[in-house]
Amino acid sequence: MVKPILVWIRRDLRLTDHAPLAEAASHGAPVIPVFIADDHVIQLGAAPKWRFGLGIEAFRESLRSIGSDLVLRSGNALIQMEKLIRETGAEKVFWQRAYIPEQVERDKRIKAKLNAMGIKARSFPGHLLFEPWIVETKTGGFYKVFTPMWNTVRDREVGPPLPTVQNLKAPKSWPVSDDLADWQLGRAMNRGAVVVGRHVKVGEAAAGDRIDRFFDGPISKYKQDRDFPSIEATSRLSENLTYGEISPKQMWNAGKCALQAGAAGAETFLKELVWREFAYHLAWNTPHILTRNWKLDWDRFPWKTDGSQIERWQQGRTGEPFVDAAMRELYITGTMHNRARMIVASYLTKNLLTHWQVGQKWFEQCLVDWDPASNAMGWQWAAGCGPDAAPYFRVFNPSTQLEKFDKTGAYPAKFLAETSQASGETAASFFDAVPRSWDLSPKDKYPEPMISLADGRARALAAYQGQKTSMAGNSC
DNA sequence: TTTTGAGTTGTTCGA
DNA sequence: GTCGAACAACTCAAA
Repeated sequence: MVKPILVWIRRDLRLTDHAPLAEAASHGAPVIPVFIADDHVIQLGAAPKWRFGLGIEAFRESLRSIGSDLVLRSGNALIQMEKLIRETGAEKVFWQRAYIPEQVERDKRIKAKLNAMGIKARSFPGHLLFEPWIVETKTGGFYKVFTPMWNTVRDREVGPPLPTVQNLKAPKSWPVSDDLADWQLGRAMNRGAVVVGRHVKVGEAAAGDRIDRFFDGPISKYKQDRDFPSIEATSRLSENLTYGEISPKQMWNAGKCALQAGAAGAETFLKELVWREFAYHLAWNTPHILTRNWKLDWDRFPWKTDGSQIERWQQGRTGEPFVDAAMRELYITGTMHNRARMIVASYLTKNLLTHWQVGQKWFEQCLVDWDPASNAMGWQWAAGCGPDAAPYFRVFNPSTQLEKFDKTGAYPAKFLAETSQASGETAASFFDAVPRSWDLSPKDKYPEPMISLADGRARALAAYQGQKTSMAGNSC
């Protein structure tokens, strides 16, 4: 009997364009797909952890539909892997590469250890379009500005996605598996799971529906419509992409086809995929982007990290309808429109002078499409301390933004129950999702703006002015 | 080596 | 109401 191959499943919950599974299937050996809930899973924020659980469940069903299964284990990944190797007699372990520094370290250690045991451990690409080490500036560095990176990679060959794995040879007997329910991945969601659960679309088939729908229509108007939060103009695929229910390569190829067919928004869509690459390449090259100011000079900036204003921002009670609608959208649906993300980030870091990490952590708890690299880069970009960041004087005015991008007020009307025009089920569901301790009711009076936008802006500009002076003063 | 041009997403003010 | 300038100066990428 040929020895089985273990395929370590991580953020790659799909059967199409899955290099490790495809490779394993081609060997003619039994294949044992394994998911290990190690610290990287257990320490996820509430929403992504819960959503990951739903994805794992769906993926297990897909595997079962082709005669395979998914073995669940929890604890230290190396220890679990060694156990599985002993139990199954496997001689090979395949997985799809990760790029977050801690995970890279973990994988390196495990690969070295397994190879030393005579086990063939092999990692495959698939999470990114371009491996970080193959994208370089002409002088051999990595890109710190988006546009030159885009110009470098836009015409590169990516290749077609791998075909869907149709069947996987099952082992003679399956190793024991944890019960997914015992992991309680959704526990921290509390009441939120029911509400957010109405808005997620889980699994590879759902991702396929989304990409079909998007490329059937919205793609042609993506460039102009994607800035308007009340228009269904985006693909919404970030939720699936982050768990690997669709691969970036599948999305890239769809975008390239649309480009050839002359779809106006195709280039903008492809650019968004490269923004994700940009974030991962930065995390690869400068890991501190995940945990501290990318521009180290900013360590002296006097950001606040606590205060009642932060709670009101989280609750969507700032008195700025655009900000509040966005924060409600986040809590109700587990996602937030891209333009809204910029606005709430600018408001928190500039108008309220709050540390970007406060926002980063809140998003990490609430976003079902949470991605460590994109989230960190996005917040640092908004705050001004990141790569290719917004200049300090670029303070979004939520009220002007509303006028520009949501003239009719449809966005607050959908998500803000306290305002008179809103009465829908979606807006009301916020109060079923939030902690009871917040003590909020749809009958509450909608608050006055908690700060004056003009004052907030002036204060931000002054502080950023001070930052500049302090950096200059400390430069020697 | 030096130089040059450019850089996701904005706002406000005054002509 | 529309439009251009000012808001600053710095870093990056490439020639």
